[in-house]
Amino acid sequence: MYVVVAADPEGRGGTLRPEDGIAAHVTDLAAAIAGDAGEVRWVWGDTRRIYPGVLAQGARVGRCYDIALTEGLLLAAEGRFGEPRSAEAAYARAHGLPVPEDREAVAEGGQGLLFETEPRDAGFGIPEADLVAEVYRGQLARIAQLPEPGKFRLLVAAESAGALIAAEMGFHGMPWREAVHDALLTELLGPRPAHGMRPAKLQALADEVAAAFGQAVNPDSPQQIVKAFKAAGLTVPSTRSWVLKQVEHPGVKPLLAYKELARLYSFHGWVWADQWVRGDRFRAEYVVGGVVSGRWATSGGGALQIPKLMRRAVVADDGWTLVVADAAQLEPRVLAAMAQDGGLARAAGEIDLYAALAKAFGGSRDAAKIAMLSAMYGGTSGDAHKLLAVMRQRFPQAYGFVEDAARAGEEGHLVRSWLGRTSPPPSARWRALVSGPEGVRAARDRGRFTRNFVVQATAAEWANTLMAILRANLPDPARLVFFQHDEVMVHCPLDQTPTVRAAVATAADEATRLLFGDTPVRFPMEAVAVTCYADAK
DNA sequence: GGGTTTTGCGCC
DNA sequence: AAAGGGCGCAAAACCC
Repeated sequence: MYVVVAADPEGRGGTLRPEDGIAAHVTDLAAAIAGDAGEVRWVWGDTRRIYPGVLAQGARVGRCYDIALTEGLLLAAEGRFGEPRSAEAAYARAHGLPVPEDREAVAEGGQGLLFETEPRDAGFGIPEADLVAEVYRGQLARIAQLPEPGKFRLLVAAESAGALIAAEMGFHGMPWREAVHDALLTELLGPRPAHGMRPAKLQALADEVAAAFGQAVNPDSPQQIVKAFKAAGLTVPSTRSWVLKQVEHPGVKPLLAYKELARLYSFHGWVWADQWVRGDRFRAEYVVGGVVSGRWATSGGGALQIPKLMRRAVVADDGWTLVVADAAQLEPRVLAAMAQDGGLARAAGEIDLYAALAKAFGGSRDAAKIAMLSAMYGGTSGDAHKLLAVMRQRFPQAYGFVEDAARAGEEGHLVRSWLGRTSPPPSARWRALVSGPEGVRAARDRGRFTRNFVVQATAAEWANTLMAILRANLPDPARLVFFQHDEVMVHCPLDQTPTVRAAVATAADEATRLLFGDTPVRFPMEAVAVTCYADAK
């Protein structure tokens, strides 16, 4: 059963409208939703706008259908990339009315989304629930016109579940011990400095750098560093750390140490914690489908870039544990399953795919790994050519699959993931460039993008599907608290550990079956239970 | 002075 | 050894 939901802009109430029923206003939307026994798929315009309020009132949704996310997928599939995707915009397009721009949800320091100041009624003279219901029906009809509607419906379901999960992760937050984080920073940098001052250890390193060069140098300034090396008779093309590592000069060591610590200080230091951590919880803002490939992005807090070192601050509550699971070698397995390459699929039936491939590449696991990565990323340097020739000969289906994607991209065509996410079309700039002197380079650049798109986007689909299944199978009060491309974290009471680990394994199997049916490719998802995230690897 | 682009590097 | 896909973010660098 589908029920269409519209939330009142200012309060707890809203409108419910069964698929073929009459709209009814309710004064307590969360209570109405909580009364669902699990058979309802809630249809609404934008999870980010409605669900945080529902969560705040203690209710939880089983399944939803997110109009805006679906509209984005549909527009791309119809070759119309980047147009507004709100329910109002979809309605306007269908009726030939002026299309309102998307109003990006306004966020404030980890406190979730603020309500919009403008009224939701975009001037169409139709109640929101009716508008949503109409757009919903229209989307179902458009989906039915696609080449593979069944797969696309799965994509929509996984994407919508992702929106629920992202909101819940933001609501519950990932365990983050403020005291541990502060102690870690103090150990590495010295005590928290006064505003505008460098931490003691950073200042000491900066002084060392200046002393080594015999002049004042701002270690944060690439320009000044290059100049300082020049004055010392050394020419460096950039100040990237791998470049500096090859330079022999007493300033290099303190400079590299400075850069490493300065990054921790500015990205995940005290100021960051002030903004994003409260009550021993890190509340990030995830953007579901924020990457064109369908990967999640973040709009604040940098949740997808937490340095390994900082994971020491991620500690389960007393009596609870963190179940951390990541998919091993996800992308090559996805390629093997999509391309239906017999040889590669056989190797992908093993736990260590690269080891299983080693024999084909002269017995070297490293060579096998470089070959696979070069095929998926479009690598050309070093041994890549030689290894790709082996790949083409031994795994022709897999090789051909990514080559086809690359060629499509070079020719300006669109490519699609397994479930039907469509790559963006080439930009006007690209079209202009590709017929000019830099055309070959522009074409190859886009080829690398589309080559990777088909693999990365399908890997994201597998991960989203896994997470949707896992969420549905978790016992209460276990919660998904973190997700990073191919890795999930569940926070649960200690006694639920075996249940949660089993749920992860089941979800991986079910996701594989839902996407690829009866494939010999295995998708190992080993779950470990740890007290501290840093101990997970 | 303010807005935009570049640099460099963290994560997958 | 340093090439190849996707991001976000802070500070510097650049530009009006």
